[in-house]
Amino acid sequence: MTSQTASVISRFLPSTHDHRLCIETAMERAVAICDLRGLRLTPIRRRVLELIWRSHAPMGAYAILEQLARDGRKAMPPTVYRALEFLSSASLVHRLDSLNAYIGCGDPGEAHSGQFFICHKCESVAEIHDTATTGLFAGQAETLGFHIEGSHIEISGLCNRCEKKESLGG
Amino acid sequence: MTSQTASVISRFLPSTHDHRLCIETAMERAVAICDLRGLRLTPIRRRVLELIWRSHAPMGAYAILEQLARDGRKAMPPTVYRALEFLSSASLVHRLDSLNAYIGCGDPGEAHSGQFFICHKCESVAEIHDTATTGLFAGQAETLGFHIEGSHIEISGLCNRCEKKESLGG
DNA sequence: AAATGTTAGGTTATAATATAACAAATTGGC
DNA sequence: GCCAATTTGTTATATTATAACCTAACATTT
Repeated sequence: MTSQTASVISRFLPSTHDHRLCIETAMERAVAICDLRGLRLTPIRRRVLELIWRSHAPMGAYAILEQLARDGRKAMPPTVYRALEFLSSASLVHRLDSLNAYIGCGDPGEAHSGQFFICHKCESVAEIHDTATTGLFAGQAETLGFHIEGSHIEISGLCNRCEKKESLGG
Repeated sequence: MTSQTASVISRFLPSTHDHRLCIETAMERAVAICDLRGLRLTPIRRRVLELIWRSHAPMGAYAILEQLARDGRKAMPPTVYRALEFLSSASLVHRLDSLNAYIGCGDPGEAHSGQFFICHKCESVAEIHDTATTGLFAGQAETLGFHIEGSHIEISGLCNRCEKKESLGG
């Protein structure tokens, strides 16, 4: 059963996909969006976003910090957290609370709460947006007497590839 | 619109409710369940659970630690984290990742992933369990190629009471 | 009771994550 | 250039969480 209300924002990609292209596309979109909205994608913010995209897995603040250090920048934690805050509020990245880590958003068009499927083995993540889910929440909220402002949905398990590996004893 | 598939595990309660009774009931259930399953609800675990229930709001590990200190126990972090791990794995409490805090579970019958509505003003939380949500996720997972093991759903906003206060300028 | 195994808790230290507060530099508009 | 606003640098520290090792409690068998 599949839902027609769900739009897939990012999938589990085969390891053979052209990740360089992913990154490039994401960066171009980010530039375009910031341009459009008058947001300043400064060198640090740009670099942090790129590092997050380069990583296949969600990336923590201190991992980003290490990478910045390799660039020769001697960045301190606040620098990274500020960049992450900027990127989050621009919906260019999402924070995954269950991992204390960040992942690039494949559809940074406008502010939204994503819904994330997180493989706990290979750490890859797929993001979707489903109005049916949102609709259910709205109904539940009405029953409870609650005004929804945002949601965090993180579903953990195994992606197909890792599940196959598991069943082979890997 | 309300869903018939949703069971409310805990509601937003009026400040006039008998919280002492809440706590008592929860503790009695916990004792019964641990008894049933052969789990050891030791004094520390019991006390941590009680502290979490006494708090109307989700409670962080270090807040629990402070309360234990007032009891005269000189507990250290590992003690609390161990108790929390025990209580979580017994589904007697849930961890709210968006707050780094714990809340008592009103339906500790068996392991489950709850769905939480969190008021960011008064910090009260309502928990529900909805098979329709689970069903949607299952469909999405199938589309993506994903094997679900668990989910964290945290919805933030305002409870009715706080919303009314807001609209009065409070 | 002694020996043994298992689980829980104590203790010390430190890791990992995040922010406060203030100073300096950069940017964009005038 | 100069101002105001924003961004970044810097220092220090707060907050959350775990590793590693040791001791106590308890249950079972001998």
